[in-house]
Amino acid sequence: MLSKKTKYGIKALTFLARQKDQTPVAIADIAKSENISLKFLESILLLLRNSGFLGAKKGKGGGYYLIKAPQEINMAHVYRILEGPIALLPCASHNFYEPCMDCTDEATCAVRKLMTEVRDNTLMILENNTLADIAF
Amino acid sequence: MLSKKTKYGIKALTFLARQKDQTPVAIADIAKSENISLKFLESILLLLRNSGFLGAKKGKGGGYYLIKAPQEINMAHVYRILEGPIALLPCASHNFYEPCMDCTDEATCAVRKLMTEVRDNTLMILENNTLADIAF
DNA sequence: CAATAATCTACTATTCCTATGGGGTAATAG
DNA sequence: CTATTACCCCATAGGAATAGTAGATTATTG
Repeated sequence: MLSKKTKYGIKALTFLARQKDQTPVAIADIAKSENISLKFLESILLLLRNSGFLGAKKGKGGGYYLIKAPQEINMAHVYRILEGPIALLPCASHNFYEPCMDCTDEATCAVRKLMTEVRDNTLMILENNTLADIAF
Repeated sequence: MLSKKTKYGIKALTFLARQKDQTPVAIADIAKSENISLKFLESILLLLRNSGFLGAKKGKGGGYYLIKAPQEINMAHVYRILEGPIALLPCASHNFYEPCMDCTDEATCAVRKLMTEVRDNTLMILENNTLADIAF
């Protein structure tokens, strides 16, 4: 199951992508429009900014804005930042690989076999979708 | 991320599928071979039995055994019993559907759009895999 | 410069779920 | 009858997710 963090993060990105111009939008405006806890959203947007997706402007008239065009924002990248690994098992992950402690032989592990297949497919979908694809 | 419950459950099913004959196998034997906490595995096997995947026999020489042939066991079915919804969001699930409290319009929700696509694909993979496919 | 609006940072509380273990009961085989 | 094994109920440690509180910092506006 997707965490609310990821859900809210994608919703916020979508909201920003749908803006007419790319002038900063205050956190409070996004939170109100998307029904998200203000302080929770605050930390999420900060993460997205530190990850290079958003720019921020302080003071009056400030807020967050997209740095790149929605067509340039890869959802697999977003997912990894917000949610973490795409794979359902550490041993089936590329970017977050970890061996299982209980597994004696990775090569014959049926769970790993199945989850690797799921992972490959999910990754393909996320990589083929940009923010523009899902926002419009 | 997959819970250990699901991981262990599938491992146990695989172990049973790989047995030469279908005589009962004691929980302790499975737990030892797959490095699973005995008591935890106990509850998982009980669930799989109550869900119609396994049969059980008490007393000396007792244990668990597959009721159906591995070719007949659908991994999507197994996944739903052990892990729950296949969809990453309740609003993108068929069998466990629930609307989002924060969402004003499901039709234009970008997160739902993306997660529905992921769900459809994952479901297809799980449904096209039987226990026999991953065990052998 | 002063006031204001907004982001940033850190700490805390709570709730929920996962994973595991203890101990006892019921059935079955020899 | 006895040993073995599944079955059942309950307790709990630990961690993650979610959200709130308090305040510092920075930039803009007048």
